[in-house]
Amino acid sequence: MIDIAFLRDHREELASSLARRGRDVDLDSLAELDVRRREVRTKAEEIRAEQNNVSKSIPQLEGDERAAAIATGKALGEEYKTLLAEADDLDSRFDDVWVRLPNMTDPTAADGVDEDDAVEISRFGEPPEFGFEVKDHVELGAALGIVDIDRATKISGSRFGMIKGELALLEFAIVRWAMDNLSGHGFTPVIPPVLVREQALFGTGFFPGDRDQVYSVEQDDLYLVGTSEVPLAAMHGEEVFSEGDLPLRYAGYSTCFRVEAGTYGKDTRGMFRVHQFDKVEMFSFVHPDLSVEEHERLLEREEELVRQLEIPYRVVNVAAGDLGDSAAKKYDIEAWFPGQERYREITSTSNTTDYQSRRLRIRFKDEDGSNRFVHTLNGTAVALGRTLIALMENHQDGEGSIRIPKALVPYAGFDSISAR
RNA sequence: GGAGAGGUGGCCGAGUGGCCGAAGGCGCUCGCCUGCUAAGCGAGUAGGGGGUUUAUAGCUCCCUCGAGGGUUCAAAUCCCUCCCUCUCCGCCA
Repeated sequence: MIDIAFLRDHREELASSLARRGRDVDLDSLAELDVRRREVRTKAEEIRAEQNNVSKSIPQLEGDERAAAIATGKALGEEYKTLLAEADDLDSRFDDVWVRLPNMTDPTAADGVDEDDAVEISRFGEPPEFGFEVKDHVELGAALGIVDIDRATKISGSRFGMIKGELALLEFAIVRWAMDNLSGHGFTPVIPPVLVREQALFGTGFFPGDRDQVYSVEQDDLYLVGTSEVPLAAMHGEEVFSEGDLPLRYAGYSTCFRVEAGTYGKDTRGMFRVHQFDKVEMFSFVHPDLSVEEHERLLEREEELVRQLEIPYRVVNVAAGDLGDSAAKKYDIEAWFPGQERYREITSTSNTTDYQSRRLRIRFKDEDGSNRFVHTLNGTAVALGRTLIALMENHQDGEGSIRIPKALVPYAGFDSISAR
């Protein structure tokens, strides 16, 4: 949710922000509705004030005067109720639109509307030259007995994978390695709940817009999160920090559940796009003046991790129209996937400015003593499914074995995965 | 799954129809006092929305005692619905 001041005082800025995202919103009639709702509410409040005055005088009155005052109060009460209902109705009509508007777009976000418009800003490493026929993770995994797509499909349907043996151990190694790295940089490790209330999803901006991407557990009115960003952000809902508490940085580990509606026929092979995967996610709460800097810092953390995995990648500045609703700006890291012969997203970091904090009411008291919304940011440290795939495919040898990057060897306890 | 208790300001906690946005305490802020610290004394200290204002400050109005609705001239207080939290028993990794 964005600051309503943009509609009232900076409408041009809001209009161009929406235009850059390819969103068409009738701001003039929205502004008109905003004026009208305030007029009606002001009127209602005036009547209410009058009624309050009458009510206050009643205990001192007697006889006819008292009876007359009661009658006046009653009439004012009726009038107030009518006006209030009208004001509430106008409010909810306004809010329905307002809550769905995406965050203000950062001026430095790339132009364009879709994935292809992302602008590459840096590159690390080169796609490896293999002197043999490259296998993708499905073939490698099946041959080594460490990925079983068929049996996962048997028990759960399409878009599920099963990670076994040394690859499962490698996942735990990566999680621990990432957590060690991040705690060294001031991130507090967290294992949050993955089932959350509706409010947490609304507050982080996934609801109402992306409702169809979220699994729900009807029995208890809970929802399975698609990322630990949701519990990490929402855990400080309604809180007011003192300035010295900031920044707050967390590294959340969780399983992530995604419906992947509307992706039929896309990335159907293997476990590149699945309904369930594990992820270590960074999340920061910062002073509004420092979020741009923090965003760069999260990107640095992501890059360092991918570099240590010895995987070639590039960083892109995501196009305005391809940002999620809550992000003002987003960087994706795209790793080289030899099996697909192209760069694909493995991490993503967003500056969501005050979009989530306004919805979740997460504030801090600044030096003047006034409460202000913090800025929130998130970034993938490691998304296990895709990271494992990238690792397998980039570090394969001609024999079908997989080399473990140096940084992980102490955590994994082995330096390659080979056929027995 | 069964039974019970409860949601009031940053925290604790009083408050069963008007003088209550709310006693008292703690915490915090400022000042005084004091070799230092502590103690003591005094004052201040909830949030949101609207109006006024270039904007702040100030002034002013409205709302908020979990949420929504109802009764009443008037609700923290009475009634209804919902949400949330806690305790005990059962079951359970």
